[in-house]
Amino acid sequence: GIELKNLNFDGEIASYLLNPSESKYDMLNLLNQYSGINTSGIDADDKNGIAALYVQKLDDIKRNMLTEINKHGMNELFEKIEMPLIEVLSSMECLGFKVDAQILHDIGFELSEEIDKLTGEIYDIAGSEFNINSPKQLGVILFEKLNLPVIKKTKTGYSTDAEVLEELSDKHEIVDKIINYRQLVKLKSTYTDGLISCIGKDGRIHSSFNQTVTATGRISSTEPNLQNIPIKMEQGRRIRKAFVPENDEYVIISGDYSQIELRVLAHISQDKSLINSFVNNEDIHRRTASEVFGIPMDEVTPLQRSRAKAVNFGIIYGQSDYGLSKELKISRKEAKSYIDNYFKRYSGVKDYLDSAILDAKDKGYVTTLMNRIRYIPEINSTNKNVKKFGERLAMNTPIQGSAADIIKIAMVKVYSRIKKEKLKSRLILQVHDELIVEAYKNEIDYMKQLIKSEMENAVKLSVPLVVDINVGNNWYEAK
DNA sequence: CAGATCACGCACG
DNA sequence: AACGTACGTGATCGAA
Repeated sequence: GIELKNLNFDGEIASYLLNPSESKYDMLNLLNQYSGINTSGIDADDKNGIAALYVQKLDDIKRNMLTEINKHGMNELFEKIEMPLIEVLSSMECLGFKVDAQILHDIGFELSEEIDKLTGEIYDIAGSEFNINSPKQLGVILFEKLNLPVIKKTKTGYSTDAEVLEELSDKHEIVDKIINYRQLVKLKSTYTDGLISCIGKDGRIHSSFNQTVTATGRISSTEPNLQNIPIKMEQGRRIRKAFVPENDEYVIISGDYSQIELRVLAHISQDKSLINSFVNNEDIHRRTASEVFGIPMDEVTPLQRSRAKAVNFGIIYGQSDYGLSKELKISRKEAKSYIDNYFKRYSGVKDYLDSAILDAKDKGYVTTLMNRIRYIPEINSTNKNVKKFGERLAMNTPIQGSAADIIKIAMVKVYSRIKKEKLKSRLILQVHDELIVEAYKNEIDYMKQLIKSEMENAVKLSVPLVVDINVGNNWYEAK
């Protein structure tokens, strides 16, 4: 029942665009940075006084911010994307996502039984009771009582993370049970119990979508986070069966971008081979394997394809040979040869990544497709690790940020068409490369087309954008 | 011995 | 040592 009107300037968002790495965009900060007045004498606790001064200086603040936004070519990003997105996110928050509490209770009950059983077995094997949830106590059991080899340490003691446990799994029968226990407890505490406690009186979960949190331009979701609901493992994926439409007049439609970050990389790097791959609609990881391993496409083995997939992901993150070797459990030398071969075959990508680092050094920041900026002060650090980190940020941010620009454009377009055409379907969630619509059954075919076309045509790149559409009676089925 | 904060571990793209 | 997030639990510090 709330309508947002006359949204044309938001100081928090303008300030976020001018520096997305700030942690706060409160009125005192904005006064300090953009009003031109000296704020050193202002009492930070005097909220009323600050608000009054902010309103008084709003014209100056607004003018100064818009001048800066203009200088960076972010007018369109601000006016046509971020400002209109406020209403879209607000609508998504108000609508929420209907959740079947019974399903979550059932899964939770099942998890409890398995957790209890595992707890007993772990105590038996360990020969004593301890808090399995405490990495400190677990470390004592594994590395002092059972004398398992220490794989790595944290700054406070033994590391017991999944990677360590996996390495220890054939050394002692307790380890697989710990791994399993961890997974089940995560599902129970965060997803069954956690989500149940968030269900509103209307039977729906109303997450908050924050527009000024991430340094890259993505949105984030809190209380609860609906952008990290399990999907990778079947056991967790079942949580998605609890995310349902309002009633049997609706279904869930999901539209997800296929390989959006690699497509963005192809576009901004203008690498001939990568563009060609996407234009010809090739299996991108198979093509990469073929190039990196120097073999025909049809001779690529599943192992080679999976390694090439890791190379493709690694490229986007600025991964080192060491990182890739660890990821693939291969020698550093072999990992280096993969990366070297990749850059020989995709030299446009290499040139682009180098130029991103130079940009960050020259200008102090990097930019996305829509001219979104992110300052990279780390790149000038005298600390080698910090500097390397800055270089990875410089390589990754334009890719991740441009993908964020694109899906935001799609969201504004999908939302405004639904509104203009008075459709009963509604946009309820975004998960970085995916939009989720609660669609009215009579509108299913129309909405599938609408979502696909608005997402695929959000921007025009040198490669096609491809969106996969799925429909189901819950989020699990819409895959 | 309250409640905030850190440390760890791990869910997603 | 591979980018971006959120959050639950235990441990720790040290309020009133």
